[in-house]
Amino acid sequence: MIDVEILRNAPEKVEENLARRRNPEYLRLLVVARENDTAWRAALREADALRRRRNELSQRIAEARTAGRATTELEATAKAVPEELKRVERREAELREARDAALRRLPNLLDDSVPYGKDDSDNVVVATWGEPTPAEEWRKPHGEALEALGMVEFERARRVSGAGFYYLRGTVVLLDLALQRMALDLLLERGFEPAIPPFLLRRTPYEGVVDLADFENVMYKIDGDDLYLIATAEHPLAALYQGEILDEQRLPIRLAGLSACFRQEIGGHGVDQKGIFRVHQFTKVEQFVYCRPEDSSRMHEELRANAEEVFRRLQIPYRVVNVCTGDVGTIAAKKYDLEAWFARQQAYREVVSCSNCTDYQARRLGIRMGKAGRPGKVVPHTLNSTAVATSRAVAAIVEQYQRPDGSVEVPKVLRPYLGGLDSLRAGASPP
RNA sequence: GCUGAGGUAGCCUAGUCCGGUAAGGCGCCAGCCUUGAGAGCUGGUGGCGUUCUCGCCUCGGGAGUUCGAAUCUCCCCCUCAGCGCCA
Repeated sequence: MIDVEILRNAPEKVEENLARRRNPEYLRLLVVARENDTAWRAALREADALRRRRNELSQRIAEARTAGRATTELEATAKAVPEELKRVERREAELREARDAALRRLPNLLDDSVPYGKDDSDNVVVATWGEPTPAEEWRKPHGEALEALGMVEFERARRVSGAGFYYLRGTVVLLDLALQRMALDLLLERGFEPAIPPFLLRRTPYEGVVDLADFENVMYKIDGDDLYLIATAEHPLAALYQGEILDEQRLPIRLAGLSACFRQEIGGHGVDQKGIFRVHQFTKVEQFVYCRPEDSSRMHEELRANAEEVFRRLQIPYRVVNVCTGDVGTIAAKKYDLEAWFARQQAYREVVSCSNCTDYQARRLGIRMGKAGRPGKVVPHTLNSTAVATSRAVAAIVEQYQRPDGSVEVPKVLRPYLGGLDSLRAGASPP
């Protein structure tokens, strides 16, 4: 949620910023929010004046009673106040709700460095690492390669859970765990605290962290309970301090979340995305940071550097893009995607999303920073970034490290986590 | 799931039966004192609106009764404890 103060003090800046998103609806919402805010403030003043009058009158009645004087006349005067107050209060509440509803639907303000564009084809490459591996006849798509090794089951999973689910079997499970542990160890080296969050969240905290449309398109709801399966550890980690005041001295708070992630993600199942690239359930190690507003740009680069380091250690070529205005989404002020090279597809594909959400999530969640019981509190910034989503990382590894005989070499950095195992082979039982 | 007890400011607690406009402690901030620290003493402490230093709000949330609600009535939410079930 955007700070209403900015709307009041610099509406032209907000308008300019929103205009970059090329969605006239946002400009309309901005007008609605501003108009309702102005009207609300007038209504509030009116209601305050009435309450003042009511308080004064009842005070006088109380005093008269104590003094033993008659109060009938005073009471008659006082009786008129609550009726009018009720009317004004109703209007005040309506205006405030209208303002907040508009405000909640407005996206975050974009950072100046976000490139202008209509969709992901306009994202700007800001870094590349490694040489894209050349195409080879024998290279199979990762899903097929894993099936041939007997390490993934799609058909049986479809039968019991539906399309988009899978069983991992055999050594690839250990590879998956190795990726989690490797990413976690990297983050521990860099001062993160590991965290396993709840995998289900109530609606109220959830509304603080995602775009409202996500409830329809992305999240699974538990029937009969006010609970949603988390789409990423980012969500419970952001909600962790809901309604709290963070001690400034303790910032930044760096968390390394480990969780299963569940996504409905209606549509978008192209040929390239067969296998385990786009699925309803996967495991992810997530970086999450709470920091002071002035530190968030620097933290954003730090998170990006950590994510890059994961793929450097895996020796998988990648590039980083600065996600453009049309693709950045409503929550982030700025977003980098890290796209790994998929050797069979001969294409860079998204494996990491690294966002600076500034104060947008924290304000919605009622998180502030400063001294408890002291004035002058401000809203901290939150950031999140994938460290590794194992499904996509496994997919990238299988495409990159595949050999002509169908076996898959284990990246050197992961071997210590696999008892020294150097390749995935058909029929090879786990060590 | 059943039964019971609770939800008061950053935290802890009083007030609730019997309606009169949130008391106290801790913490924190400032000042005094001190070589310094601590202790002690004094004052302060949240949010919104105003910029007229004044008003309003804040007792889990909402509705109602009333001139007036933390307090009475109704609805809802959440937490804890015991029991039950359980990896």
